[in-house]
Amino acid sequence: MNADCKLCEIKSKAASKLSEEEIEKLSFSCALVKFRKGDPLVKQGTFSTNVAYLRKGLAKVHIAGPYHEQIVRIVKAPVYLALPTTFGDKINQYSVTAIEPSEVCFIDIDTFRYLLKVNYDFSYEILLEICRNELEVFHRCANRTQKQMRGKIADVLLELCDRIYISDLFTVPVNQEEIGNLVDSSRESVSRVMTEFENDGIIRVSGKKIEILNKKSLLLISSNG
Amino acid sequence: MNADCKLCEIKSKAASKLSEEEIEKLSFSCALVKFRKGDPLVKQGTFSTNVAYLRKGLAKVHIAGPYHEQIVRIVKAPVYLALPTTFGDKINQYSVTAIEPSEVCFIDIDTFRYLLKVNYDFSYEILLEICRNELEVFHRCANRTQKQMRGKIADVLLELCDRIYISDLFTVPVNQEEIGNLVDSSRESVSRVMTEFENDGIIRVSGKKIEILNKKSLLLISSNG
DNA sequence: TTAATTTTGTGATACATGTCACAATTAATT
DNA sequence: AATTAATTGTGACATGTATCACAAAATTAA
Repeated sequence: MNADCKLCEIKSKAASKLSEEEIEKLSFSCALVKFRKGDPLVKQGTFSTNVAYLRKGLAKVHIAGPYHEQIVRIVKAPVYLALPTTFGDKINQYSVTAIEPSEVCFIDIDTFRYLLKVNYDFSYEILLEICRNELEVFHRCANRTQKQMRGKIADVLLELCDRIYISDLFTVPVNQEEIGNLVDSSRESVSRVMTEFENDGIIRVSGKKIEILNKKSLLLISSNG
Repeated sequence: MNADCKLCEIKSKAASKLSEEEIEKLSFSCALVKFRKGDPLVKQGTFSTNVAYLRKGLAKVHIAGPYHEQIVRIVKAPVYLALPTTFGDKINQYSVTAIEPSEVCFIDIDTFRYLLKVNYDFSYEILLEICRNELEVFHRCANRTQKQMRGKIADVLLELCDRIYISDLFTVPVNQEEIGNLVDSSRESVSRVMTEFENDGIIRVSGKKIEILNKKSLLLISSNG
C-alpha cells in the first residue's frame, strides 16, 4: 500500500521541511504497513533497504548481547527507527519489535538519500535526530550500569508514566522478563522489586495495569537507589 | 594559531570531500591546539561552540554517571569529538580528556554548518561517522552489562592491542581506577584480574607496560567469561 | 469449560564483585 | 636524594542479585 504523505498528519519534523514536490517524491517510495503486538519491524542481522518511520504505536529496540537479549529502549511514535544502521552497516545491528499495534512507513533508501541531498533543512533535522538518540543511549547506559534494581525499576515506571503514556495509570506493554532485559536483571528480581513497591504503597498493581500512587517516592528511589 | 588545512595530511574522510575553496573556508575558522596528557578537550556541562576534531593523540570519552564517573570509550585520532552534542544540545553531554599528547582542531560551528549545507558528500560522511558511533555505543553497552570482569578486562586488553596500538606490546594509557570506570567495576577487581592473567601467563606486566603473550586465551575469555 | 501455556511470586542458596583496610610499590616534586 | 603523592596488590568481609525450584495466577488455545 502506498502512503499519501501529503495528507499525512503525522509527518516527522524533518519531513515537514520538505517542499510539496519533495513530499510527492516521498509518497511514491513510501509504503505504510500495519503491525500487531509482537511483530518484528526491524530484524537484527537482515539487510536494510528501507528507512523505517514508526508513525503510530510503540516498539522495543533490542539487541542480541553476548549472553542474553538486551532491550535498549522503548520508543514511541513518531520516530525514525534504525537510522544509523540503515546508513551505516546496511546490515541491521539491532531489532525493533512492536509492543503495541503499530504503523510503519518504509521509505526507499535511495529516495531518502536524494531528499537528504537536495534539502538541507531536511537532512539537518535527520542529523539532529540521530544525535539526540546517541546522547540518550549514553545516558541510558550510564544509568543501567550504575544504579541498582530499585532505582532502575523506578526509572522504568517513571518513563512509562511521563514519557510513554503521560498518565499515572497505564498498562505495562511488556512482561517482567522484558523489563529485566531492559534494566539488565533477572525476571525474578523485577518481580520482587515490584511487590516491594506495591507493599510500600508506591504503586497499585492489577494484572498488567499499574497505577503510580506516589511519584515522589519513585523519584527519590530513582536518584538515591 | 590558525591551521593550514590545505596542507594538512590528517584530514578526516569527510574533509577530503571538500573542494579547494571549501577547504580554504575551513582553514580560516579552524584553530589547532596542542594538549598534554590529562588536559580536558571537551568538558561536560560547558557550552559547545566548536566542532572538535582530534587530529593526533588519544583521548577518553567520559560521562558523569549518577554515581561514579564512567569512561564510555577510548578514542584514537583521527576522529571527530562530541559531534552529537555540538549539534544537539549545545551543552556538552560528556567530557573528553587527553590520555596522551594530542592535537585538536577546533572548527567554528557556523562554518561547519555551512559546509554541511553546501557539500552533500561532506555531510553524508559526517552522518555516517555519527551513525557508526551510535552503533558502537550500543554494542559496547551490551558488552559492559552482560560480561563479567574477566571478560571485560580481556576486551579492554584486546582493544588496546588491536585497535589502539596495533601491537602486542604497549603502555597502558590509563590507571587501573580508570580501567575500572571503563568496564564498570572497582579498581581492586581490575587489579585482581590483571594479576590473575599474569599468573596464567596470558600477559606480562612491568609497570604500565603490558605484553600480550597469549591472545587466543584472551579471545576465549572475552567470549566465554 | 477445560486444557495447555505463559507469566508471576517467593523461598533457599550460591557467587561475583564491591568495600574497607593497610602494606608495598612506583612516580612525581622539592 | 629525600619527601610526598599516586598507584597497585591483597586479604577479610558484606551484600546485591542471579539462579534454581516449584507453586500460584493469569492468559490463550482447543
